[in-house]
Amino acid sequence: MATNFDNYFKSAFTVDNVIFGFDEGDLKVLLIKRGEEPHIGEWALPGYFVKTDEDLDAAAKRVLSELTGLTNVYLEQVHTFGSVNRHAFGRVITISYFSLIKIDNYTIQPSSIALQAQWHTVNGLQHLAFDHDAILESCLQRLKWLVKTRPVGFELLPPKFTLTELQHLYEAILRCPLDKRNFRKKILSMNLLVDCDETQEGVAHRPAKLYKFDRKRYNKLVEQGFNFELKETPTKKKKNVELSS
Amino acid sequence: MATNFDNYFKSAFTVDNVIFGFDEGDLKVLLIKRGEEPHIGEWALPGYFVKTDEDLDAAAKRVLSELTGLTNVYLEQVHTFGSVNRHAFGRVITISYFSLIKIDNYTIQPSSIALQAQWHTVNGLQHLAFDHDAILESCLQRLKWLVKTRPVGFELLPPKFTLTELQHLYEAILRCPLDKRNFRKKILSMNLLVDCDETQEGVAHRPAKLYKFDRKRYNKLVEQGFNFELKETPTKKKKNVELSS
DNA sequence: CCCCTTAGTGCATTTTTTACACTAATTACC
DNA sequence: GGTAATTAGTGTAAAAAATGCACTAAGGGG
Repeated sequence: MATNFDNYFKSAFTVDNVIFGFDEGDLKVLLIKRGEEPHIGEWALPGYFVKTDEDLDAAAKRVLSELTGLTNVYLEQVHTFGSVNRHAFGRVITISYFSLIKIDNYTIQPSSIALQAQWHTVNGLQHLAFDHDAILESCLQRLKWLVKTRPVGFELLPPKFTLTELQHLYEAILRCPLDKRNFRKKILSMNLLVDCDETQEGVAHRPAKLYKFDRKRYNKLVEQGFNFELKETPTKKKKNVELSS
Repeated sequence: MATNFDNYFKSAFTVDNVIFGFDEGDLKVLLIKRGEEPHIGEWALPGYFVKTDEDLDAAAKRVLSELTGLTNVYLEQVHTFGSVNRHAFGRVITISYFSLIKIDNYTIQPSSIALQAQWHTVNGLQHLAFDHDAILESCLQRLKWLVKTRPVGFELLPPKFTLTELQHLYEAILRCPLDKRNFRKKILSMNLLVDCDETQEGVAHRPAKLYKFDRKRYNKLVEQGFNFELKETPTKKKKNVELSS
């Protein structure tokens, strides 16, 4: 078969980045209002064409850093979407990534392609451009799985946080209430948190202790076969989820 | 920014398919000896360019069916590999898929691109063409996760199978021994298997009962919130894994 | 000083997991 | 036809984990 391979080299690919943040008890996603055709003026995931001499991960990092100025964040490939007609300009497939960032850490710098960039609460979002609804949904599923399997929740919180904040984060991502005592028991039993010996300030109630995630300790435990694990337990009355080591 | 988008439309993409099978207690993968440049004559994963008017999943199905004649099999996208220099002909990214097939169900028809197609035991495999070592490895990880989370093991077994066969399948994929009694107890307690009221024939020992996977029942249970789940339990002496509902 | 709000803690019960060894059924071989 | 070889099939007790649940503690605000 003497195929003319040149016929195949007429496609393009983009990366689209689902950037998650957590604020005021809500899971948020960073969206842009597109400043370029196609879908100009519509809300969409931040993304752009991958350059010819650019690795995929690098492209995702570039999109993220142009928008947020952040470079050292959790970033992971999720899925590739490639329906024939998903892009008006030709055959364009997109590789989706999701990243987790600490929401007060950055200032958005809407890049050239964006008229505007803004955090949106994930819950009850409007329709997005392209097939970005599906992309977002798949990243949400991945996040849900990931927080049950790896200690990534901390990426969304400030370096020092309270157990209640952590619990609310899990509740927002897993979309179900957790029992306070059991949650604390489980998470503390993993020995991944360090007590900072500090307490919250400026709250009109008993201040909570602050904790840090101990990544070194986590890495050491993983070497020893430790497995961060959260188990979904369908409880009779309330829908519930618990951590399981 | 008045970008000339045409610059981006000079790439190609392929699909590569990690086809798993199970035979004689071993996990196998179907490889081809390439009949085309680049990497002609080397062992590689079956894959090909995605046509301009072809969806990604369709391309993966095509590659699979050209090679095996099978169409109705478990097929799932895994990861996209896109290092700049991974292909000698230009910028070519590849979307990897993995599929699970019943190994005696097919006859291989090495397609045009393949000089030869052959099952290889996954364990202790030689180096493969392109970045296919990494692709295979990521699919192995995915498979390992999947069998713990979904009842996909049955895709690799004949329609009627014994519990011991099923256990050996799990042991091969998870790479650890399982306790016979506990395995049986757990798997039977899920109520996903139907006793065929038949036994093995032609074996030189007590024949085992044959079971079928009851997909309808599984679908019904899932609707009711059932969660197929297998839990990795680091046991003291032997490395062990157990099922957990 | 009292009220409001959220932090923080323990235990008893149930469920799940684990570890473990013998009998049963069939074929092969003598 | 008997016996050896091989794999199938089964139960239980102990340990560990998960669950459900309600009160006291600490600080700020008025």
